Amino acid sequence: MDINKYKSHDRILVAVDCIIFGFDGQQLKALLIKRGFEPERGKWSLMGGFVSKDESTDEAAARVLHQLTGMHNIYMEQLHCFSHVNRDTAGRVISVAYFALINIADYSEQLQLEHEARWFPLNKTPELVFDHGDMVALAKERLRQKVSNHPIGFELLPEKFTLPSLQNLYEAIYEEPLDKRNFTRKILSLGILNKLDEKEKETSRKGAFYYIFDKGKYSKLHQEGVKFI
Amino acid sequence: MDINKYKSHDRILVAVDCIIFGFDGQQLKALLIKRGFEPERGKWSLMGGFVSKDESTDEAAARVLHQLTGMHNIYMEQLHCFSHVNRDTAGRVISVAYFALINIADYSEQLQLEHEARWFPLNKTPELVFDHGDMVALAKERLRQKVSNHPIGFELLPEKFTLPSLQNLYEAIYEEPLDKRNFTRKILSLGILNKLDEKEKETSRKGAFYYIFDKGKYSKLHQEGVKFI
DNA sequence: CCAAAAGTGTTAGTCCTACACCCATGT
DNA sequence: ACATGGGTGTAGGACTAACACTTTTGG
Repeated sequence: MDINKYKSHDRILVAVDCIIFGFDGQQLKALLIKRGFEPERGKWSLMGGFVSKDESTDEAAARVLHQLTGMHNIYMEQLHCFSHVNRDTAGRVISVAYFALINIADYSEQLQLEHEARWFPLNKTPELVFDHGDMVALAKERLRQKVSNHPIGFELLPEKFTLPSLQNLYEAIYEEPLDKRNFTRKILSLGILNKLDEKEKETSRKGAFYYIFDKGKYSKLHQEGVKFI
Repeated sequence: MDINKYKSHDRILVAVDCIIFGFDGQQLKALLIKRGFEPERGKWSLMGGFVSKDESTDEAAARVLHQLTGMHNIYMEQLHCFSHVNRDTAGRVISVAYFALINIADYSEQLQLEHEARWFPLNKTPELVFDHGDMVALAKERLRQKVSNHPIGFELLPEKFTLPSLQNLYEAIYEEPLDKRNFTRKILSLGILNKLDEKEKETSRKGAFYYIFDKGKYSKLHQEGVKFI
């Protein structure tokens, strides 16, 4: 390594910030934390961290996600690099935003307390520090777009889920109601779901059948993409 | 500004690299330069530059594009942040890649010589330094995706263009032939083109009518997006 | 027996795709 | 007159969108 070649150039602090989406069966939510350090201590913020010189931004984002959730192998995607000169009031920091999808039920209450984290419905997010509000808005848009061509919605659900809950998820993402019959037909026609014999009976008297997805076909569509919903 | 708050963290060199697309009427091309400095001097590379502490990455990319082309207000979009620890052999550099669309005819021969730049057909690009090959591949994919929902293809064409040349462009981007009648019908149905009385007679005896696009409707679709081709 | 959510088909309209011939012109 | 690329319409199939009633079961 010969960093001397570049030594006349500015070196800049680089951070990652994570928009963590979750779904509680009804609403799409984002996990936010109360900032524990200056500047802007005590304000709501995305979970983030600085990128060290021996890790990539992907690695930094995975590290930050692990810190906050205790989970590994979280579905995560780079969103955008935010770099306006004065975006951070305490100095020049470039931030690479990532969005992540987790099953809200897997998220540890324990860590939630430690980090003073809270799930906010996406239409009721508090004011956020810096440009984090822009990040959330962009992530929402990107999720909508992504979900229409790739079956990543399942990342937000538990292993076993019902068709009505899957439909609720899509309605929450698109922020518009979908037709139950059309939805069911389209999803099932993709052939990535396996019906179980078991019913979920919490939310209705009749009960709704559980489904799981077929790993093989799922991951194929995952890569290739299809017109989804 | 109180940078002290963050002083214990690593500061990193940040660069931008630009994938500059052009279209010569037949082929989709990328503008590449012979690297004029170490490391990897003399190898083919994307045009890039370091981000200084008082500019955003967008500003840096626009600056770099201007340096190479002499043009202002180039259509440009952030692609992805590339950050693998060893991506640059001479030190830790994070690079934010941008793709840009220009009308190849506007590009100054003069600057081409100064920078030892050359247009390469996209399927015949030479080996590139570092991860620039990945950047080009990703940009190609992103262009294809973007162009299917947004009328940005026109950025690659001169003000007056013919329907056959527009079709050639789309065929070059998608790397597959399109049906002439279906293409014409779909494009014209968007109502963003105005037919001129004038014909282009270089490429055929009969001559093809020139079109220009209707700024108003064009920019509306530009923002909103539509199913395009 | 009633309330509440689950499950299930059909039809009309729209959009997409495939396909072939005549036209205008320069040589 | 002919070679070259430009311009134009139609029909079948696929997909989408709109729509309402029956089933199950806990209380």
